[in-house]
Amino acid sequence: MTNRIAQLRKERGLSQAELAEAVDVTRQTIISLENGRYNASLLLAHKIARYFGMTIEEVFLFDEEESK
Amino acid sequence: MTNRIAQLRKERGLSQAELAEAVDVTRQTIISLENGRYNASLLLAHKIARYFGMTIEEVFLFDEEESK
DNA sequence: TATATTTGTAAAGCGAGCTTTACTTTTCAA
DNA sequence: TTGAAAAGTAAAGCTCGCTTTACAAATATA
Repeated sequence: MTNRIAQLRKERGLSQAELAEAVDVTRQTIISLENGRYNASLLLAHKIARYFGMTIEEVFLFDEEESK
Repeated sequence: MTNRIAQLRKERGLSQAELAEAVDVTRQTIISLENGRYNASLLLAHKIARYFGMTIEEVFLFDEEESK
Protein backbone atom coordinates (compact mmCIF):
# COMPACT_ATOMS: atom_id res chain seq x y z
CA MET A 1 0.00 0.00 0.00
CA THR A 2 1.22 3.49 -0.80
CA ASN A 3 -0.27 6.89 -0.10
CA ARG A 4 -0.35 10.37 -1.55
CA ILE A 5 -0.11 12.24 1.75
CA ALA A 6 3.18 14.04 1.07
CA GLN A 7 2.05 15.08 -2.40
CA LEU A 8 -1.35 16.36 -1.26
CA ARG A 9 0.17 18.12 1.70
CA LYS A 10 2.77 19.94 -0.42
CA GLU A 11 0.18 20.92 -3.01
CA ARG A 12 -1.61 22.70 -0.20
CA GLY A 13 1.56 24.28 1.18
CA LEU A 14 1.31 22.60 4.56
CA SER A 15 4.14 21.47 6.81
CA GLN A 16 4.08 18.02 8.38
CA ALA A 17 3.51 19.70 11.74
CA GLU A 18 0.43 21.53 10.48
CA LEU A 19 -1.10 18.39 8.99
CA ALA A 20 -0.31 16.43 12.14
CA GLU A 21 -2.12 18.98 14.26
CA ALA A 22 -5.09 19.10 11.89
CA VAL A 23 -5.70 15.36 12.15
CA ASP A 24 -4.65 15.15 15.79
CA VAL A 25 -1.57 12.96 15.68
CA THR A 26 2.11 13.68 16.26
CA ARG A 27 4.52 14.85 13.61
CA GLN A 28 6.33 11.51 13.86
CA THR A 29 3.19 9.73 12.77
CA ILE A 30 2.92 11.86 9.62
CA ILE A 31 6.62 11.32 8.85
CA SER A 32 6.24 7.56 9.27
CA LEU A 33 3.16 7.42 7.06
CA GLU A 34 4.74 9.56 4.34
CA ASN A 35 7.92 7.47 4.41
CA GLY A 36 6.02 4.19 4.33
CA ARG A 37 7.14 2.86 7.69
CA TYR A 38 3.63 1.66 8.48
CA ASN A 39 0.02 2.08 7.40
CA ALA A 40 -2.50 4.44 8.93
CA SER A 41 -5.30 3.02 11.06
CA LEU A 42 -8.72 3.13 9.43
CA LEU A 43 -9.78 6.05 11.57
CA LEU A 44 -6.66 8.09 10.85
CA ALA A 45 -6.96 7.29 7.15
CA HIS A 46 -10.49 8.64 7.27
CA LYS A 47 -9.46 11.83 9.05
CA ILE A 48 -6.65 12.50 6.58
CA ALA A 49 -8.84 11.81 3.55
CA ARG A 50 -11.57 13.99 4.97
CA TYR A 51 -9.09 16.79 5.67
CA PHE A 52 -8.07 16.74 2.01
CA GLY A 53 -11.70 16.52 0.88
CA MET A 54 -11.15 13.12 -0.70
CA THR A 55 -12.10 9.50 -0.14
CA ILE A 56 -9.81 7.02 1.55
CA GLU A 57 -9.32 5.18 -1.73
CA GLU A 58 -8.20 8.40 -3.40
CA VAL A 59 -5.50 9.05 -0.82
CA PHE A 60 -4.38 5.50 -0.06
CA LEU A 61 -3.48 3.34 -3.02
CA PHE A 62 -3.83 -0.40 -2.72
CA ASP A 63 -1.68 -2.50 -4.98
CA GLU A 64 -3.59 -5.18 -6.80
CA GLU A 65 -1.45 -8.10 -5.74
CA GLU A 66 -1.50 -6.96 -2.14
CA SER A 67 -2.38 -10.01 -0.06
CA LYS A 68 -1.86 -8.89 3.48
CA MET B 1 -17.02 3.86 14.10
CA THR B 2 -19.53 1.22 13.10
CA ASN B 3 -19.65 -1.10 10.12
CA ARG B 4 -22.19 -2.89 7.95
CA ILE B 5 -20.27 -6.16 7.63
CA ALA B 6 -22.85 -8.43 9.27
CA GLN B 7 -25.67 -6.87 7.26
CA LEU B 8 -23.88 -7.10 3.92
CA ARG B 9 -22.71 -10.62 4.64
CA LYS B 10 -26.22 -11.84 5.49
CA GLU B 11 -27.71 -10.15 2.44
CA ARG B 12 -25.35 -12.29 0.40
CA GLY B 13 -26.09 -15.45 2.36
CA LEU B 14 -22.53 -15.91 3.56
CA SER B 15 -21.35 -17.42 6.85
CA GLN B 16 -18.68 -15.69 8.92
CA ALA B 17 -16.33 -18.53 8.02
CA GLU B 18 -16.86 -17.99 4.30
CA LEU B 19 -16.27 -14.25 4.52
CA ALA B 20 -13.21 -14.82 6.70
CA GLU B 21 -11.70 -17.13 4.13
CA ALA B 22 -12.53 -14.76 1.28
CA VAL B 23 -10.61 -11.88 2.85
CA ASP B 24 -7.93 -14.12 4.34
CA VAL B 25 -8.42 -13.62 8.09
CA THR B 26 -9.70 -15.95 10.81
CA ARG B 27 -13.34 -16.34 11.78
CA GLN B 28 -12.55 -14.69 15.12
CA THR B 29 -11.48 -11.54 13.33
CA ILE B 30 -14.81 -11.30 11.50
CA ILE B 31 -16.73 -11.95 14.73
CA SER B 32 -14.77 -9.24 16.52
CA LEU B 33 -15.30 -6.73 13.72
CA GLU B 34 -19.03 -7.46 13.47
CA ASN B 35 -19.43 -7.18 17.22
CA GLY B 36 -17.46 -3.95 17.43
CA ARG B 37 -14.60 -5.22 19.57
CA TYR B 38 -12.09 -3.38 17.44
CA ASN B 39 -11.70 -1.72 14.08
CA ALA B 40 -10.32 -3.29 10.94
CA SER B 41 -6.89 -2.28 9.70
CA LEU B 42 -6.90 -0.13 6.56
CA LEU B 43 -5.84 -3.06 4.43
CA LEU B 44 -8.48 -5.41 5.80
CA ALA B 45 -11.13 -2.71 5.44
CA HIS B 46 -10.12 -2.38 1.81
CA LYS B 47 -10.30 -6.13 1.19
CA ILE B 48 -13.74 -6.39 2.78
CA ALA B 49 -15.10 -3.38 0.90
CA ARG B 50 -13.69 -4.70 -2.34
CA TYR B 51 -15.18 -8.12 -1.70
CA PHE B 52 -18.61 -6.50 -1.37
CA GLY B 53 -18.00 -4.30 -4.40
CA MET B 54 -18.21 -1.15 -2.33
CA THR B 55 -15.95 1.63 -1.08
CA ILE B 56 -14.50 1.65 2.41
CA GLU B 57 -16.70 4.60 3.32
CA GLU B 58 -19.80 2.67 2.27
CA VAL B 59 -18.99 -0.28 4.53
CA PHE B 60 -17.42 1.53 7.49
CA LEU B 61 -19.40 4.38 8.98
CA PHE B 62 -17.55 7.16 10.74
CA ASP B 63 -19.48 9.11 13.32
CA GLU B 64 -19.20 12.84 12.90
CA GLU B 65 -18.02 13.61 16.43
CA GLU B 66 -15.45 10.84 16.31
CA SER B 67 -12.20 12.32 17.53
CA LYS B 68 -9.87 9.38 17.82
C1' DT C 1 26.88 32.66 5.80
C1' DA C 2 24.09 32.51 9.75
C1' DT C 3 19.74 31.43 11.53
C1' DA C 4 15.12 29.53 11.55
C1' DT C 5 12.15 26.22 9.82
C1' DT C 6 11.23 21.83 8.18
C1' DT C 7 12.24 17.11 7.74
C1' DG C 8 14.40 13.04 9.38
C1' DT C 9 16.30 9.26 12.77
C1' DA C 10 16.25 6.55 16.99
C1' DA C 11 14.43 4.02 20.62
C1' DA C 12 11.44 2.73 24.38
C1' DG C 13 6.62 2.01 25.73
C1' DC C 14 1.61 1.08 25.24
C1' DG C 15 -2.71 -0.37 23.29
C1' DA C 16 -5.00 -2.17 19.10
C1' DG C 17 -5.44 -5.66 15.42
C1' DC C 18 -5.10 -10.32 14.44
C1' DT C 19 -3.97 -15.33 15.35
C1' DT C 20 -4.49 -19.75 17.57
C1' DT C 21 -6.83 -23.07 20.27
C1' DA C 22 -10.56 -24.69 22.71
C1' DC C 23 -14.94 -24.64 24.32
C1' DT C 24 -20.12 -22.98 24.66
C1' DT C 25 -24.43 -21.24 22.89
C1' DT C 26 -27.70 -20.35 19.31
C1' DT C 27 -30.07 -21.36 15.07
C1' DC C 28 -32.17 -24.11 11.78
C1' DA C 29 -33.35 -27.94 8.93
C1' DA C 30 -34.32 -33.07 8.89
C1' DT D 1 -36.52 -32.88 18.72
C1' DT D 2 -32.18 -34.20 17.67
C1' DG D 3 -28.06 -33.06 15.36
C1' DA D 4 -25.23 -30.20 12.50
C1' DA D 5 -23.90 -25.75 11.26
C1' DA D 6 -23.26 -21.13 12.56
C1' DA D 7 -22.23 -17.77 15.86
C1' DG D 8 -20.15 -16.52 20.17
C1' DT D 9 -16.75 -16.33 24.31
C1' DA D 10 -12.15 -16.56 26.39
C1' DA D 11 -7.43 -15.98 26.86
C1' DA D 12 -2.59 -15.90 25.71
C1' DG D 13 0.74 -14.26 22.38
C1' DC D 14 2.72 -11.50 18.62
C1' DT D 15 3.24 -7.47 15.58
C1' DC D 16 1.80 -2.96 14.12
C1' DG D 17 0.15 1.87 14.86
C1' DC D 18 1.04 5.73 17.51
C1' DT D 19 3.24 8.49 21.31
C1' DT D 20 7.04 10.71 23.65
C1' DT D 21 11.52 12.65 23.93
C1' DA D 22 15.67 14.00 22.10
C1' DC D 23 18.78 14.94 18.75
C1' DA D 24 20.63 15.52 13.70
C1' DA D 25 20.30 16.79 8.90
C1' DA D 26 18.43 19.35 5.23
C1' DT D 27 16.25 23.38 3.30
C1' DA D 28 15.11 28.05 2.96
C1' DT D 29 15.45 32.75 3.76
C1' DA D 30 17.74 37.00 5.67
